[in-house]
Amino acid sequence: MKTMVRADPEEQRNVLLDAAETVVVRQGLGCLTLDAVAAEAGMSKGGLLHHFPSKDKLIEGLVRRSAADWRGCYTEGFSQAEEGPGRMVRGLLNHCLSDAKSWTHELQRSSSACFAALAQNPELIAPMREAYKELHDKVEDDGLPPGVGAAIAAAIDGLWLYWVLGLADVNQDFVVRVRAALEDMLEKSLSSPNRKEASGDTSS
Amino acid sequence: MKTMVRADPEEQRNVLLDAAETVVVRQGLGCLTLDAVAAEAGMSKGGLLHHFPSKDKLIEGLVRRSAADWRGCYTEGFSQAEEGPGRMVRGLLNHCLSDAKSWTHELQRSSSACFAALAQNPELIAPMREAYKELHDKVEDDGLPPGVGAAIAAAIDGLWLYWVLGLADVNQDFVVRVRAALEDMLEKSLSSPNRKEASGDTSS
DNA sequence: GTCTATATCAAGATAGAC
DNA sequence: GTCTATCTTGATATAGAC
Repeated sequence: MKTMVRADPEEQRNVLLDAAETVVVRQGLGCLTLDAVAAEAGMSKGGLLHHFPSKDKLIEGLVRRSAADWRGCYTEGFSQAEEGPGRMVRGLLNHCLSDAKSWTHELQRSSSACFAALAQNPELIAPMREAYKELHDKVEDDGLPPGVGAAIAAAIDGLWLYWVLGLADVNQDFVVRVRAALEDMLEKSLSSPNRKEASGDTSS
Repeated sequence: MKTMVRADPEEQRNVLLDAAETVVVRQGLGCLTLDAVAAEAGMSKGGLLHHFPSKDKLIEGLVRRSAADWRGCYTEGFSQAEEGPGRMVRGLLNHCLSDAKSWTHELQRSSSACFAALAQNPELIAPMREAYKELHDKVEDDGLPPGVGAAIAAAIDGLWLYWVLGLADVNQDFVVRVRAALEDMLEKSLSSPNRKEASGDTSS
């Protein structure tokens, strides 16, 4: 009973990162202090600073985990989508704009990292930039006319922005309508090749 | 020579708001302190606090001005666009995705307000929410099939997000490609009515 | 590895002179 | 209306006990 159940140090880091996200979602970015995070995790500030020796390191951890999650998200979407042109974009639409599964408070948590980094030290966003670079490379190489994939990806992130800033009422109907319009756009860009193709095979 | 040239108090407020935006753009959100803003404006902290009695008020002013600018932006875009279905969306595309005119550092300044509000007090975003509500109402009532207008607006704001967070290389070619794809989407949604119409007259 | 106690400092805000 | 000086608080980070 000496070491309790807190075996894995990596697990403790995740608990603390969860606590940080919870603080941001519930109390706002301005309340993301070491005290608040420690309290939320049921730990002292000293304990927190053992795992993350500075606030910069804490937020770096937040961004790294969030970027990894995002990469996992669109990678899974890609693998679940049928082969053919527009696979990455179709994976995004299926996985990010599925009804009600996403757009929960889970999504709002993921916004904590980038905004916390923006407030603390903009350079800490770097891991998220890398994740997006990979995504946009996949979208560019998706066998779609130029701009179509990027437009759809941007629209999805625009919805995300609306949601986290409350700039629009992103309810389920709204998401469904936008998704239908984007899928229509994708479909037409494939069927009516009145624009030059980018790369990949579109004749299948 | 007693009153100097500082005649208009409203003008001084704008000078201070400019200074605040400059601080954010140049030094980051974390450096948006009353000291920094006062220094940037060439004024003392006491002087600053005479015009904006608290940091909340300062950021409220930032958001209000930014929301008014944004409203002016899309309103001007609307008035310059030709009549007919999709006028608001066409106005947005012309005015927000015009080559090189926008997407300058001027755009990055406008991002300061919302993010500063997010870090200080999320409720301060309210004026921007109102501006967006008006815009989205206009987009909904634009005579387009459901979802199309919202998708295009979201894509534009997604690009904005990419730009201010550095999540993509939003260069001129990129903007031109995305704009072309969105205009293609708009055009096809008008010409091939395989989806039910929303509202407004599309038969002109 | 986690705790308490504390040092250090910066930032928001006030008071009052000019 | 603008300044200087000061108060107060709260946040990061350190030191060292357990």
